[in-house]
Order: sequence, then C-alpha cells, then structure tokens
Amino acid sequence: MEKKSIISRIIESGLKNTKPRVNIIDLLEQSDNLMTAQDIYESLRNNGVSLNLSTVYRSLDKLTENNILNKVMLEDGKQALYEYNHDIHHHFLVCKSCNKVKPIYSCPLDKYEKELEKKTNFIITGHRVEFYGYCKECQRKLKNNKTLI
Amino acid sequence: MEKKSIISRIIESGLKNTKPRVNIIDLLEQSDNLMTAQDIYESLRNNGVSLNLSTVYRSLDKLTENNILNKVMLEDGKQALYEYNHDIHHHFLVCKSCNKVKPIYSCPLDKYEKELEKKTNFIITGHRVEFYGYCKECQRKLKNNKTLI
DNA sequence: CTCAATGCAAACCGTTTGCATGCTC
DNA sequence: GAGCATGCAAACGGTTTGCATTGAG
Repeated sequence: MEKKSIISRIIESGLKNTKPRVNIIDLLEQSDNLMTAQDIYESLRNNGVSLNLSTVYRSLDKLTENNILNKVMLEDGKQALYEYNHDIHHHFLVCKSCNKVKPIYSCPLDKYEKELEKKTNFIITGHRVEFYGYCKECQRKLKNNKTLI
Repeated sequence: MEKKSIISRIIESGLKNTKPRVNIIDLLEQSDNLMTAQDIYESLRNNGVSLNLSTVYRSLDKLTENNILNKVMLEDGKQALYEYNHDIHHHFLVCKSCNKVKPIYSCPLDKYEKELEKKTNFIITGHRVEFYGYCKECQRKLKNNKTLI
C-alpha cells in the first residue's frame, strides 16, 4: 500500500498523521504474520525507526479502535497479536508447534449463528473461531523426532 | 458430585489428594459460571477455607493439565477462566454487556474441520469458538438506557 | 521417610499511565 | 496556538517462582 493511502486512512479516522502510526500500519500491511507489540517495536527499531514501546501500544490501541488494525488474542492468552484489517471476515489456523498463525478466508458459521440467535434469544454481534493443530512442516519435523504424541 | 468421587478423580490422575484441590473441584463442579483464580480464591475464603492465591494457581494448573478442569481465555485476554471438565465438547456465548458466559452444547464444525484438514495439510487437533453479543436481559436494559448502539 | 504441595513474599512480564515535552493541524 | 501524540519512567495486575515448611502416601 502506498504511504499516501496509509496517511489518508489515518486522517479519515480523525487521528493525527504521525510517523509511528504510518510505520506501524505499513509494517503490518506488508507482514505475512500477525505481530505482537514487541515484534513491531523491534522490527521498526531494526529498520532505523526510533520510537518507544508505549507509543507502539498507544498507536495499536487507536488504530484498533478505528478498525485499521485487528487485535487478536489466542488461546494461550500471553500476548496480543495485531494484523492489518483487510475487512475480510476470517479465522485462524494455529500451529501448536511453531506457533505460526494462518488466516482462513472461509467461515462455516453464518447459518448456525442465526439458529443460535433464535434458540438463545441472544443478539449475536460476532464470533471468533480458531483451529489448533500441526502444520505440514511441523508434522514432518515431529515425526522424525518422534515427539508428536 | 460426592467428595469421594472428587478425591478418586484426583488420585487417579496421580495427584495428591489435598484440601485445596478438593475444594476447588467441588466449587467449580457446582458453579453455573466460569470462574477466575481470584473468584475461586475469594469464594473459598468466604466459605471459611484458608488457602493462598498461589496455591489456587498451582492447583488450577495441575488440574487443567490432568483434564479435570478446562482453562478458557476469552477475547479480552485479561484473565483466565476455569470450568469443571464434563467431557462434553462445547463452545461459549459471551454477553459483551454483563460478561456472562453460557456454554453451548452443539457444534457446527465437525465436517468443516475435515475439509479444512484436506485443504491445508494441517492436522487439526481442536478448535475454539465463541459467539459475542448481548443476552436477553442486557438487551432489555440497554434498550431502556438507549446505550446499545 | 520421601517427595509433592503449600504459604509467603518477591519477581515477572505484558500492558497501562502520569507527566513533561513535541508536533500536527 | 490548541490539543493530540510521544518519550520516559514508574505503576499495574494477573500470574509465576524460590525457598522454607507442611503433609500425603
């Protein structure tokens, strides 16, 4: 994505256009993986961008509030992950060995959600789905090591 | 559940039968709601059981490891919740207003999971699903207050 | 008697916050 | 120039850990 469109996305949200915000969005938009605040901080520092961890957290909060980014909490609950919000509904496939997280762009829950609303009298506004298992690479590694039960 | 069967469940797992463990299992088995470590700690204290928060955490760890309890991390990621493990596959319906968590004992994902395994070459060992929304009571309250957007 | 479990206090670690300074609009 | 954003350091809060003591098997 061009810097210009990143900047206009920030401004349209009513936020101020600052270097840390542009850099964070740019990084996440280009990243294949979800990243933690720490990941982002280190990655930017390593690329010569000087900024503070608390700025990263504050930026992530603002950008998540404004739907430019998504915040994701996986099962372990240790630390939050962030991704650029492409506005495409999706879920995740998480490898329990290497911890890689792959997005899945199909969702089996639409009909089920409607049924559930009727059954429970809830208004359902969203859902979260994750699949846990072992990716192809780790299956191979673990088979060789015989550590996969 | 009777104390006796709680104790035998502990012993069968190879753990030692101690008061904190029996009390924690007993409490969670009878609770309608998921509880945090802090909840458990306070509830037991209020019932005259003297024990330490770190004992609660250590017990919860051991009991979760041994599948007597389940540990659940919701979207906010603030604190872990625990439930007695009835060995029935289920998911949760979470009210974003009152934070109540209701188990749902149906699951729409079995077929989908198989498809996904083929498509992605993952071995899938489990999944997690939560629905977020507003429960009947909170819908009413919020409608009156006009604070539900 | 041995080893696992507990109590207590201190550490941990991801995240948040208060305050002075800087920068965007 | 006004008000939001940042840097820095300190606080927070849930959870974990080291160590001496207790208690189950």
